[in-house]
Formats: sequence, structure tokens, C-alpha cells
Amino acid sequence: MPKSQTPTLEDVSREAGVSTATVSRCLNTPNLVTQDKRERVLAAVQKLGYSPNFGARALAAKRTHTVGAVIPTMENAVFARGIDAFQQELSRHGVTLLLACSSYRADLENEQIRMLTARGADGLLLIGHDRDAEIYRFLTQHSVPVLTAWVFDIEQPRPSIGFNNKLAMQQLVTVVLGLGHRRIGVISAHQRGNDRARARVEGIRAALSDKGLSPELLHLVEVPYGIETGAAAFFELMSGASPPTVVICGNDVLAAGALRQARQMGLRVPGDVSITGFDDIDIATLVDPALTTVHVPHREMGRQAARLLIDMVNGEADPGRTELPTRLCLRASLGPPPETGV
Amino acid sequence: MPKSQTPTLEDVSREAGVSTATVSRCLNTPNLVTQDKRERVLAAVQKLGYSPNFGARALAAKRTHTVGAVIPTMENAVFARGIDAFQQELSRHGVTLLLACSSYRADLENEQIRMLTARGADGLLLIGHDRDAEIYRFLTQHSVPVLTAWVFDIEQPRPSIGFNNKLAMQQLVTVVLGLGHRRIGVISAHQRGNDRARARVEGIRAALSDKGLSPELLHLVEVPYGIETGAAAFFELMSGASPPTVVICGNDVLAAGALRQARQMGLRVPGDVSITGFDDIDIATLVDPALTTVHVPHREMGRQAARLLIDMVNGEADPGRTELPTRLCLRASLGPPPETGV
DNA sequence: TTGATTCTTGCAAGCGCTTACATTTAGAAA
DNA sequence: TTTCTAAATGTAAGCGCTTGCAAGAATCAA
Repeated sequence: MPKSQTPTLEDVSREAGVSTATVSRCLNTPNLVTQDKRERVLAAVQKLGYSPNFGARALAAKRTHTVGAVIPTMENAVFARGIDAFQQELSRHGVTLLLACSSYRADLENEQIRMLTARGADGLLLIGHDRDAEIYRFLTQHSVPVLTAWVFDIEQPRPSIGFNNKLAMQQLVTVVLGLGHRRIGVISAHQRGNDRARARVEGIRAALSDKGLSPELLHLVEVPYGIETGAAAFFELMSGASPPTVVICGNDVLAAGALRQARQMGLRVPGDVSITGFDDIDIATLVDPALTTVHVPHREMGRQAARLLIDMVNGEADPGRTELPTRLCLRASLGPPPETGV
Repeated sequence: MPKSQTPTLEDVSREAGVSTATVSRCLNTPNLVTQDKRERVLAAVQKLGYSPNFGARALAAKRTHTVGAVIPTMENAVFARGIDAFQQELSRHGVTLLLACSSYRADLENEQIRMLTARGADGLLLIGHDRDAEIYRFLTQHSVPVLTAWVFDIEQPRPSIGFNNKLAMQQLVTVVLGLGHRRIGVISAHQRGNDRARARVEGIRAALSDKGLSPELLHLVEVPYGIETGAAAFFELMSGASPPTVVICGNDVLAAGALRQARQMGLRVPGDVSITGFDDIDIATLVDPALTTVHVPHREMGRQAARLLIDMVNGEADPGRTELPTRLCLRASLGPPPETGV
């Protein structure tokens, strides 16, 4: 008389007439088992509809085949896209994703990291390096491998995969300056706790200083991520005494907001003012004029991140830093500054 | 001499001078333990930096405090937004999200469902009802509670939360017909295996039949989700002998693609052709002209879905079907049909 | 003071699986 | 055939936690 509940390893072993050890080996290291036993076991597994108990497995093997990721929010298409690819690749390797969102809040992020660790995540994917030393200590103590994504920063020794935000922005702004722009508005995400945003602003500064221009030319506004906030920031920038001739945005969403606001204010883009973005997400080509921006291979990064993290979990050597290429996308939203005076 | 590894319940019990049972109770049912012991234990937990082993806990308690969700893709802003809210609400209740994406493939979805079940998900969130009977049998057998989201369908008895796709679309199209449109193009996601898409198309048909119009007036094209596919479909529709005066799109992304294509073909919207979307995601108001669409409360749905699923997992009664309201958003992309001949 | 009742607490039996080690079996060499 | 080696299998000891049960402590009524 079979037990009513879901079948266990023992049920399978009884059905197949072998020991539980053999069944376990069939499932985990099939090449250590002879053909005929393997077939008997597999048949029994089929017949009983057996599937191994996750908790027991994790407990005995000290591996969960699960990795965690903490991202700011899925509402940001950039992360949605990268994590989608990340998950697909993990899944291809039999690894499951535990996902948490921090809403750009450091305290929440710490909590999520601890939680994922407690849940037995074999490894963690985190965004950016900005984080309390304490939480890194915690992760080290629990010996959870961590891969940092979306950034490439030569000064950070941690394993990471991403792109050089600073350099990419620097290249973009160099083009902008080359067109003759000198009054420059910047709409950035909050830089505190966000090294991607910070690097992008640094890139702008670097481009200026390359040309021997003063960083005084910048008018910087920091706002939370969003279309509305981008629009509001644009309004603020353009309402000043001598409004900028170009507004550099830290990402495409802010730029889209700026663009919408420009339309509403009756400003022609790029006739009256140029606008640039960063990321090259879908909306960059949906808006009119299309956004000049920096293309970033988010999906590819997610995919590679999955492979790297799996290797790390499997105890392979520190993969170091991986840099992915970005590409300038020059589109209609950027033009020369309007003719002034004379 | 303490063991080098992460502390266990036993370490805590030793440190606090109580039994492991007491420690366990402190953590799970603190009101069964006296104040002073509780304090001693908590202090020991702090000191050792203890956090319970997930596998062991799952094994002993037969609960993982984890729920799974399978969505088609995170790249669809609609799901990204809903799941973001879902996860936040879960997290508020100490529940973790296991996330998987099916890429709109039924076989992959089945696989993911089995995998999440094997991982010990206490409950599952699935999108839409279209699914093999076999997989439902599997879920019943494993007694995993399932909540179906993004649909409200009176004919499906399963617990669900969503909106009436058919009715919402019917209302929209009724307005469209009221403007005088009679040649109607439809760009829909593939209907097979996607009851949301199917319901929306049914809504269009219903609106026609309400007015006593023949469904022959429809020219329907089915394409995969995406901007490019929407653009291509629009091109196809407008290249026919008598092109439609309005193109109804199954979602905003397809509509955005259509709009872009219209611009490229030199067609004025809504002067030459009207375009409508569905979902009211961000891009609806970013594009020019702004999209007439149906607003759907995705975040709210995600939040409520989390609460419902948690209740289900906790053994509360079948919550039945929950319907969320939608709202018509009439914007510039819809206008009367162009004057033709006389 | 005593017995009954209610709280606290500890003991110890699992939960279902993996894996080190022991044992058996098969195959190769002599 | 015998002996040695290697491969296949079984035995059983945990992995760290929860929880039923029972014992001990505390409270209360009589």
C-alpha cells in the first residue's frame, strides 16, 4: 500500500529494487551506474512521477542550484532586459533565479541580500559596486560568490561585467562639444549610491576637461528615475536665465521625459535645444526626433553574467573584470546649437 | 573551539545555554518562550551572526516561504511592472519570488512550472488560463495552489485576478466605430495559447456585432510581440487594395511600431489613419501623437495577486475571481476616418 | 499543604537526500 | 584456476531544523 504523499527516493528505490544510494547516483552521476540499473531506476521515476525534494537536496548537498539577483527595479527596461537574458541562460544550465528589487534603496538592498543568502542562493548578482563594507563582509563570511554587473570600473577588484559608463559618456559628450555646444544641461539620476550615474557624470566632466573647458559650463540636475521627473528637470533647466543649448540625460527614460516636455514648451528639438540619452532602449527610436544615445548590450551582458556566475559558483577562478563594448548612436535629437546673436 | 563554518541552531543554543528547540521556537513562535530566554537567544543570534539554513528549514517544516511565477518575458513592460509590484508585496510578507520566463513557449512554460514545483514553491502565479490539462493535473497532484493573473474570464473556475480584456476592447472599438470607421485593421499577438490576445480580438468582433456590422470588415494580422513586428504588420495592412482607416493593436508596443511605420510611410495619424493600443504603458504618451489606448492597473494587480496567493498558500478558502477595472484613454492617435470621395 | 492545571522547556525522532566507506561483483592478469 | 584490481552497489551517518511528547516548574483553588 503506497503512502498517499508525494513519492520519495526511497519509494523509487523500492520500486526499482535497488538502494537509495543507487537511485541518487542515477540522478546525479549517472555514469557511475550500469546501464540496466539506470533504466530500471528511470522507469521507476517515471512510473511514480518522482521529483526530488528540494530542501532535502539542498541540505544534504549544500548546493541549491539557485542564484539570487538584486536589481533596483524591473520597471527600468534596462534591467528587465538584462535580467530576462540572465534568467534564460541560467535556466539553460538548470539554475533557478531568485529575484528581488531594492527600489534604489540601500537599506532594502542589504535586507534583500541577506535574505537571498539565507535562502541558500549559491551566488549573487548585484548591480554596481556602491555598497556598505559591512554587507561585503557578510557575503565573504558566508562565502557567497558575488558578480557585479552593469559596470566596468578598473579601480574595483571585484569580479564584474559591464561597460565603461564614464568612457562611453565621454565619447558622446565629445561629439556634442564638437558641434559647438557650450551651455550644457545635465539631467542625471541620483549619484549617491549609484556608481553608474556617477561615472556618466564624470564622463561628461572628462570630455569638457579634454577640450580645456571649465566644468562651470555644466548645469546639473539630479532626479529619481522616471519620465515625469525627467520632464520636470528639463523644465527647470530651460527656465533659467541662459538656458542650455543641449541637455545630456543620464538615461533614455529621462531623455524621453525631457523630449516630451520640450514639445510641450513648444521648443524644437534639435532646432532650439538638443537632447541626448543613454542605453538605447526601445523608446529611443520611438520618440520623434529619435534620440541620440549610447547603445549598451544589455541582453548580452545578462547572458554572459549568467555564465560567469555559474562558473564562480562551481568554484572556478575569479573571472576578473569583463568589459562589454558600447556604441554611439547619433540620431536626430542632437544637432548644432542654435545661432545666437551676431 | 568554534567550528569554522557558518553557525547553526546548535551553536546558538550552546551560546545561549538553552536547547535547540527553544531557539527554534524563539525564531518561529516567540510567544511560546519566556522573555528572558528570548533575549538570551536573540543576543546569541546577533553575536554569532546566525541565520537559519533554508534547506533544513524547508525539509523540516515543509514550507519554503517561496512562491514561483512564470511570465512570458520581462521585456514586456506590462509584466515587468506587474511582477515588480508582486515581488515587493511578497517581500513585505517575508516571501521570496522564484521567477521564470517562458518566452511565450508552452513547452518551456511547462518545464518551468515543473521546475518551480520541484524547487518547493509554496504557490504559483501563472499568466492566463491556456495550458495543457496535464500540467494542471500535475499541479493538483502536488497540491500547489495556483493563481492565474492578467485575465478575468467568467468561464474559468480557477482563482484568478485580472481584467476583462474582451469588454475593455469592446468599449474601445465601440468608440472607434462611433467615429464612423468601417475599414478596420487589427494587429494582434498570436491568439493560440494566449487567451488575453484572443479575448481582445473577441472584443473587437463583439463591438462590430453590437452595431450589426459584419466581421468581414476586419483585416486581422497576427504577429509576435515587438515593435518591429508591429511596424511590419502595419505596412502589410496599409499596402492592401483598400487600406483600413483605423488600425486596432492588441497592445501598445505593437501600436508604437505601427505608429513609427506610419511616420515612415508619410501617413498622418490620425489624419490618414488612426491607431489604437492597449495597456497604457509609458510609451503611450511618449509617442506623437499620443496613443488612444486602454489603461490597465498592472501594479495594482501585482500587489493584489501577491496578497491573494499568500492567503491561498496559507490554506485560506478559494478566493475566486477578482476583476480589476480598466479605463479608456482617448488621445490624439484616434480621430474620425478621412473624408473619402463623396 | 496538596492536587490539578497551565506554562516552559528539553529530548529525540524524523524530514528526504547525498556521500564516505565498506562490501560485493566482475574482469584481467598470471 | 587463482589472485589482484577496478568498478558497481549497498550501508548508514549525517546535513540543520521543526515539533510531538513528556517532564519539570509555576500557578491556583481548595
